[in-house]
Amino acid sequence: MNNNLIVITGPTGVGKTDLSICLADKVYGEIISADSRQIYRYMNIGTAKVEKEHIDKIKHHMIDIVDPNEEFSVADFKRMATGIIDDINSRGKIPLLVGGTGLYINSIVYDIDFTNVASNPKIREHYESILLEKGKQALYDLLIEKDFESAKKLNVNDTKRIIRALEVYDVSKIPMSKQNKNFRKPSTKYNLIMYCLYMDRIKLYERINLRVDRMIKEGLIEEVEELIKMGYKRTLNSMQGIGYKEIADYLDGIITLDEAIELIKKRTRNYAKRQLTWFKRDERYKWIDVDEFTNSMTLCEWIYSDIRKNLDKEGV
RNA sequence: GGAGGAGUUCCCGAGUUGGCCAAAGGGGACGGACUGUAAAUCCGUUAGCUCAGCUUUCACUGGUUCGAAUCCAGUCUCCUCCA
Repeated sequence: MNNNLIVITGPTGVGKTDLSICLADKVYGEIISADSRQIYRYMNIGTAKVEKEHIDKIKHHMIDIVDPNEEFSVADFKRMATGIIDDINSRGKIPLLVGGTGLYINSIVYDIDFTNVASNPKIREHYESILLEKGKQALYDLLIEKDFESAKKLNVNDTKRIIRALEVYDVSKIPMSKQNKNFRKPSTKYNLIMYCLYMDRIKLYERINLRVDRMIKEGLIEEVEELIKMGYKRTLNSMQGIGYKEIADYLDGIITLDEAIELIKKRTRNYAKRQLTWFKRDERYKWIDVDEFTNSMTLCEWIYSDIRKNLDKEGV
């Protein structure tokens, strides 16, 4: 059995989705979404989810798999996605991992072991309360005592990571810094063919701005209203996504609609930048300037032929 | 035409008993981190340079002074009020 895995990523708004559909069609592949927001049901417009007509044509995995109030973590992602990838390969088809969530992609393309220490709500609550009562420094001091190496790497203000490090230590008694030795070890499980799409920053930002305007026109506000009506609180992780929290603020009268829209645009731009930073670190990516192609068809054709050169066996 | 107020570094905006001001703070932008919340969370840079020092900045021109974003004079622009 072949073990091919095509990875397509890039900042939000570059056109990953369109390309992936075209490619999957040519290659007889199936798409595994690596997107931490599209996993949620009922969140379609704000997450720029693929249209239904495309889902009907090309098999998509890891989309609409949980309700907005369900917990979901990278570990879940890795477990599920790995199974799906293997299954696709075993059926002689080609898996395409497509999405912009860097950590999710890394969970697959690196040998990261997530099986050790699951999150533990009680321990987290315990440390949350310490944070609340005694402050950041006190929390950080605890980590210095328990896992000095990890503490050194973290900033006092990064309370989320500090709490996780404490949690790992308390549950396993092994410092996170030890457990995660050589964590950036590339996975050798797959024949990886990795692409990162990009374009001129100014153009990307323009596209992002336009896309946000379009989301509003297509009914993002109504979508958020609907979610709230369904009982999904804005404190939920799913509701913290860009576009959702701002519209919720607008609906609560905290900010105006214009302010909400501008905020969504800005945060999406910032997010795109963070994504780029993330992908830059992995040298296996082949970077594709989408503007070098006259249209999405020629882009798709080019990558298709490039993929054929690198596939295990004759794959297609 | 007359009276008053304002003009600060990419933007907003502090700073006017003259020195501790390349100039607070915020925003934006840029760079970076990232192992079970990751569209999250966090860090750094943001006048220039041959960078522990030097050079050019606080509308413009000139002046006072050892020294000015801060004081004075004139000019330009904007705002409010009176004609």
